[in-house]
Amino acid sequence: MDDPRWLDETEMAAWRGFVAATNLVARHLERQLKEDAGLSHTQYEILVQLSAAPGGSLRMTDLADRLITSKSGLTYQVTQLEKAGLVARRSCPSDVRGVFAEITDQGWSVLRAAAPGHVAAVREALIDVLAPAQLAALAESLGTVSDRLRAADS
Amino acid sequence: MDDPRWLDETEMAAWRGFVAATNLVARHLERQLKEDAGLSHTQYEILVQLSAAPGGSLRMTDLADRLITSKSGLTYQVTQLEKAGLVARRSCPSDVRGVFAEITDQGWSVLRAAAPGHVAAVREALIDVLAPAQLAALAESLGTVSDRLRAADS
DNA sequence: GTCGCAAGGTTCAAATTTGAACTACCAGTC
DNA sequence: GACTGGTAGTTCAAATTTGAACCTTGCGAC
Repeated sequence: MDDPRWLDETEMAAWRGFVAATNLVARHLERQLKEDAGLSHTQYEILVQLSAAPGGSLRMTDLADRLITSKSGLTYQVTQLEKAGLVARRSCPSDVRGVFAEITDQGWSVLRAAAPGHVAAVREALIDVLAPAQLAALAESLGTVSDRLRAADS
Repeated sequence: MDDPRWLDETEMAAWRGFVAATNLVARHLERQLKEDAGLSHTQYEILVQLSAAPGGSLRMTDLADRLITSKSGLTYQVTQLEKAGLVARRSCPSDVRGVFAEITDQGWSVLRAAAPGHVAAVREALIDVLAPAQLAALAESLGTVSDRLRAADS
């Protein structure tokens, strides 16, 4: 801490770009989803994760890990989605403590309706802005970053 | 919307990586700053922006633009920082409506104390994980993304 | 001049997020 | 079989965030 290695120009540019892009993209998507589908990005991600899981359901903890939010935050959002009828809770046969969140038919409908607009927004904000080579490099770099941080957390 | 161009494998990897890296890095920094300096990342960023501005002060609106948060959110955080003595509000001579936020001496102290740990965390999460070429590519790509989104917003 | 309208900040209520208890329950040990 | 530590989810209060409504005040058109 006494003699930190400050960031050089490129490093600073990468960091500034990361922070700015992060916030701008998040805001862009949040607004699009809210306006067009009435969902927050978090809620949309919950539906996506469930829809991709076998049986359309996941344990709460698994879901929290994939979403990278706190357990209590997930409890809250799943409750909201349950009230809206997009998700249902089911108890886990093998572990009484366990709870499955399962996407409902209505959840599927909402997700299918929301997906095209969401994908378009993702393209507009990130994908279509970059050349294919840039995109591949981005995927690899950010994959590395994610893997490292996930490993560090455990 | 009727026939959306879905994401191919690379595009999906880039997007998933972006979302995951975004959340993981944010969480990593948030925790480090809170633990070591008692600041949220937003508050830290406010101090950084002010410290980099001429006279250590910025108009509220300018500051909000740089931070990419809502105006009301900024009002709240500046009030918090003001209570803590790290920032002061000053009225703008040329425009009665205007308000400057200015970093105080104590704000400088806190920022100087927090910076090394923050930089170390940034290195750990993002910078030192990537090769220089990757970093340069990342900086350029994310810079492009940010510029486009900023332009689109205005 | 003054009218109309946009800009700068704040305020307010509502929604969300977080971490720290807290309740149950599983699993391995003695 | 009871004890220990750890896991799964929820609940709770506190902090934060957001958008809309709201005052003032600047400014250009007429």
